[in-house]
Amino acid sequence: MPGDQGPQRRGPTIYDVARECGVAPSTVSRAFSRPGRVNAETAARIRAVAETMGYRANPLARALPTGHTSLLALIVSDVTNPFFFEIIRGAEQAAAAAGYTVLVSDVQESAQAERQALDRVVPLVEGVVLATSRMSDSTIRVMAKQRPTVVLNRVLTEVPSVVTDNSRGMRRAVEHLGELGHHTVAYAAGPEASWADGMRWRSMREAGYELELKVRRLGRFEPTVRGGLDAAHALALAPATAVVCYNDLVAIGLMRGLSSMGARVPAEVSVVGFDNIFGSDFCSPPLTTVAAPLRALGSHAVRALLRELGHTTPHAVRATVLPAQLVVRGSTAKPGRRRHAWTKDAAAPPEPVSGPARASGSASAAAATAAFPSASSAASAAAPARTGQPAHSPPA
Amino acid sequence: MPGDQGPQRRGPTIYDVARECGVAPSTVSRAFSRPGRVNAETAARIRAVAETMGYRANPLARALPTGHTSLLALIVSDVTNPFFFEIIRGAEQAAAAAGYTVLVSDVQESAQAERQALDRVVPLVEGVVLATSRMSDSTIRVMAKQRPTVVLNRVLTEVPSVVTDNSRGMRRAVEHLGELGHHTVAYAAGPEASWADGMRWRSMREAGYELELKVRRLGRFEPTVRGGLDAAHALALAPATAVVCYNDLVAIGLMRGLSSMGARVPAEVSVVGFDNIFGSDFCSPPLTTVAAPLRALGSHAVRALLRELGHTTPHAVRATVLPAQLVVRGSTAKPGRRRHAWTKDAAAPPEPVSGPARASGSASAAAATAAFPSASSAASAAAPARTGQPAHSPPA
DNA sequence: ATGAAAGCGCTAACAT
DNA sequence: ATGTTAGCGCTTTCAT
Repeated sequence: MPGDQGPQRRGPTIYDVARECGVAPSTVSRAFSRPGRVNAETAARIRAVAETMGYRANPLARALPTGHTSLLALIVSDVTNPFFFEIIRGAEQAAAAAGYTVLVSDVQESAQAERQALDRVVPLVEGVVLATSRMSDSTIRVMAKQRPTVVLNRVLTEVPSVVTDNSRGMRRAVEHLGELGHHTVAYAAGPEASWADGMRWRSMREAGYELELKVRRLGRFEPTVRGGLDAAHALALAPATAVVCYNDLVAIGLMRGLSSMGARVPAEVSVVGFDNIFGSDFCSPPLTTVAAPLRALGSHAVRALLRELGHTTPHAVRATVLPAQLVVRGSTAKPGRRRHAWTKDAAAPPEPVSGPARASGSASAAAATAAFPSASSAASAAAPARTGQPAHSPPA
Repeated sequence: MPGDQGPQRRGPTIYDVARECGVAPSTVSRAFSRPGRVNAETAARIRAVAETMGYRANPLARALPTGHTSLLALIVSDVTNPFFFEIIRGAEQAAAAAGYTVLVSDVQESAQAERQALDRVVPLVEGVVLATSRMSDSTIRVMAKQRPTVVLNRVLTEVPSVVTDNSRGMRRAVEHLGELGHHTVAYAAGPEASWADGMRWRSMREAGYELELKVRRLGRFEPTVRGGLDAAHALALAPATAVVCYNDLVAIGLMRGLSSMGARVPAEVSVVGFDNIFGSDFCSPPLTTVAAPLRALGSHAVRALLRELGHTTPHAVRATVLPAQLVVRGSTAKPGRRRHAWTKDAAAPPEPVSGPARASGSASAAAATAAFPSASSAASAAAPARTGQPAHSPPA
């Protein structure tokens, strides 16, 4: 029966308050949702009575006719990944400031579980922020048709986005390594589906070209500590004095792998991470990393979304680019002498790694040499860019 | 106007599907929410038509008459605290398995912001899991009156709870330290409002008494890395060869503080944490810690909550106690010789720390000596206890 | 097994 | 400024 208690403890409604006040229910409604459209005194009286009766507006009932749930969804690929912590925090803050609540939804598992989680959450919210690296562009576009959408860390035509300035960040990292005296730097790549990975690798090639450093790619590893461990093995096969990693998790795993193989960081290998996640400052050694403006990423994303909700008319889709910052800690240093023990390239003779290095030509299959001109020149976005076209055009 | 588009893109309703199928709307409704109460064939036809029309039930409309939102709230004191990561994950898993979605809500800031966040979330959900250490017991009881509630990491009469077996965990930690040869162990205390802190300190005193180790309390520190840094200074004033920390964050901070003061961990000081959060394995040295069953904590909490929702009749309130496990890593070792440089007790002469230690009597005000009998004997919960009365009676 | 109709609590025309 | 009334999309009696 409709009138049952249900799991929801039902309290007084506007009807109860109205009766108590001797006014019409609509007046009570207005007293709350449209103050000013009702006599100041009656409004005050209504509020007082409502207060003593313990009246609370039912958000469900309020949302049904209007579609205004005051809910936003933040879809992440893994709540457990520290990369998202500050993003979530930033998003919640911006949302709360606007009277919205964010529904954080985790869609890791299968594509099917993803679909299910989305189906459950999306109908409830007014808009969604997508922060899941491995979701396909087309799935994202489909989503964007159903609800106002903003995508994080990826640039898409048609869907507004908020991204870190990977290009400048990478540039800083490579400069730093160059200044320390490294001549060849490796990139421990992340998932192919990751837009950020593409940007980072590409930016690294550009930076390497301009700064005249040799650049090599290692791998494709899982974006986890585990993946970093794998990267350590790949590095043993194709040594380098410095490695920039797809993200901090990989960098941390790499450092651990390296140290368990007996290679000293940063004495023998310098390691740079990406993102500056929780934990990157207390790993050992503390990680030098390209800090993403995590909190800002989250808050800008919801602000962009809120803007989107406001727009009733079509308008320009834009990408917001937020500046990254190189945080230098203990995992990078001048290239040092290598105790050759930990490398495994039995074939190639040991070669001096400091000095005008020639990249080992006989590198493993996983490593690709790439030090050639690239189509576009270095990015030039203003550092504190809050919004505007991305400094770097997305890879077609 | 009620019929506008709103922010919500409205799709086909049961009325549309009904018309298309030549049946009544109520039949369509039944076809979905009460399969079996409708002819198998018509049901199939309805589903098919609905599918092609892209019909999706509106959860708001569904929830309004029934109060069944399929939403649960998980209130945490700080989404950013790694302690909650796996808890959230566990909760989401258990919820999803039951067709529920969890709304994670962060209520850090002010008590006022807390109230606001709660007001926004609670009316939407069918039940709530409270995982916020610093919320008062009375606030919790008030909450429990409004919605079915389960509280995490704290035992309350009247409200069902899920907790870690702090007692056994602490016991293991102290045993471990004792076996290594430590004679006096310090406890770096956490917030006074924390139920877990009370349990841990109390359990430590009991364990110390039974195992004949001296036990001292340091502090009350913020439950953060920052607090651990403070603990390092406190420890310099009142040295000990081993310290168990309120949680991993404090332990990590302590290790950092210690090492920046020139004290070696574990050579000079052994450090034990609590919880086994993300990061505790890659800090330096890797942290020995009492691992809380984080994931299980989350999933048991929602299962308990779901059970609560099922119960329509009053029933016994119970506490579920989940076993902790000592994870021995690199931060603990036999007590070694102390290079006295880092301690700061100018007053007291240096004393040998290994050997039948007498706790330094001239300890700082922050340190309290406590090695005396305690009222209750050691806990005796079965290790894999899934549920039942807590092994240790809650502090009145 | 299915249809008709009331109602969940609120908002928003449309009156007055 | 306030009252009247019709929905929002669904569930659920109550009939048939």
